[in-house]
Amino acid sequence: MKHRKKMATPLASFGAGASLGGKISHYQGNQNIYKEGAPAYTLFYIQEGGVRLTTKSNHHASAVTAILGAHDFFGELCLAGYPLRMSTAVALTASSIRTIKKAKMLEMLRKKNKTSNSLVTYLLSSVKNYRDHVADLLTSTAEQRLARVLLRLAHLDRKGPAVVQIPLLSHQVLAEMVGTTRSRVNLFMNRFRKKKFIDYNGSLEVHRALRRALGSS
Amino acid sequence: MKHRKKMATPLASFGAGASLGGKISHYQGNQNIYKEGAPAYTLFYIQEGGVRLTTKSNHHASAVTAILGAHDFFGELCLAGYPLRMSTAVALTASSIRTIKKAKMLEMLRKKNKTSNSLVTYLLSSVKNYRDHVADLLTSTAEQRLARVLLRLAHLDRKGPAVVQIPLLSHQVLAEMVGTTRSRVNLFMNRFRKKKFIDYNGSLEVHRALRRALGSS
DNA sequence: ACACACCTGTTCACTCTTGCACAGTCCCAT
DNA sequence: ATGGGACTGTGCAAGAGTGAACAGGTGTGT
Repeated sequence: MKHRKKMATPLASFGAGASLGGKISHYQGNQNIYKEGAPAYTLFYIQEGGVRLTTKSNHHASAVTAILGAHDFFGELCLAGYPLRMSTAVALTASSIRTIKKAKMLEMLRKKNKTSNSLVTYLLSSVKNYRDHVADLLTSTAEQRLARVLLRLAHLDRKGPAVVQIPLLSHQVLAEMVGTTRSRVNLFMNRFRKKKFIDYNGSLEVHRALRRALGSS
Repeated sequence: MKHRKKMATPLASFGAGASLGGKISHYQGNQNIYKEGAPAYTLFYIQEGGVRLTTKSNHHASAVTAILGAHDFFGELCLAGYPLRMSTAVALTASSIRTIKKAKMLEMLRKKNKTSNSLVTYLLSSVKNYRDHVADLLTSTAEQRLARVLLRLAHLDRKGPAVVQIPLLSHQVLAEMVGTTRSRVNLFMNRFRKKKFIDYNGSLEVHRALRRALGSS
């Protein structure tokens, strides 16, 4: 891990995102940011907090397609010419989110090479994350996937070292993130609680021990 | 669909990919292109043909994380500084694939804005595809997912209008694409065959009717 | 206080899925 | 031609998941 500079990360990143311009808005947990089907003239950059994206499937079911945290973009698809939102964005917790106009962003991409490179970097790591997610969905059980989702949520709020608080998420929403049913989520949550992987009355604490639900089973 | 020019697709695309430079190599069906863990100094652009990417999960299971066709990139993650291949790439059919050196690509990204914009466009649509894929995995049954994979494979070779040939893929590999077991794949394949959604002796023909396995069920 | 909506906890019958096992087929190399 | 290897076709018992139901908790608004 020494000599990091020699590793020469090929492309830059956005750091705190101040170079992006745009206004910062504040959202509360569970507050809607945009809805699937709405016209899309802007994209967003998360300064602080977390966001989930959900997509309505053709049927009555909906799925959570992303769990995003600080320094992530969302709504970026409008840059590629999609005129409408492809998913619904909801704040996970209290969040500060930068809103950037699509036209301005396109202008920046044409002018500044730095911005463009940073976006490429972000998108590449985003693609990697999605691949990992897909691999996970294809090979893990629902219980393992739930454990991963909880750990993911815990990371977003990494303040305490071992324990993190998560309120606000109903079992129903967790089920949509994991790809199973509410009763299954309930079963696993209680199982985790019995094993002391999580603690759980009112608001949720995720312990490091939850990682054990992945490796060995 | 008229007045396409007014729609102003915000960023360009690579078209035939000739501007990318690099040499074109030819691969046969099932031929290995690179393996997970190998050092990564190059990325690839598919001129013609198809490729699948598979990732070894922590356990004994492996998963197919992408099914790619003409005008897709792969191995791009090295641009973001990953020194090793994150997945294994295997040709699906006879394919012509352009190999581009990472250093050259980075240079192009710094110099030419057009290249950079095209890559951004590609990555954005790639992200959209992954989101759709994730939504699909979270909400569809194994049978529907298999139908989608077969249709996807058929599209890659779109030559005949209604019918497409696919050889070369064992039920085991299909199972890794779909996220289920071989015996399940076998069951569904035979079910599809009975319903005349596919035809199937030696090499495989996918009919349009297979789409019915998705909508209504 | 009341109805109402929303959440958790729990149960249950039914269905889907897994992981195995074994037989049959084809092709290849010895 | 014979055996090995890789593939398909099939069956089956054990396990996992689904969808629906119902009870109890908490809060909100009237």
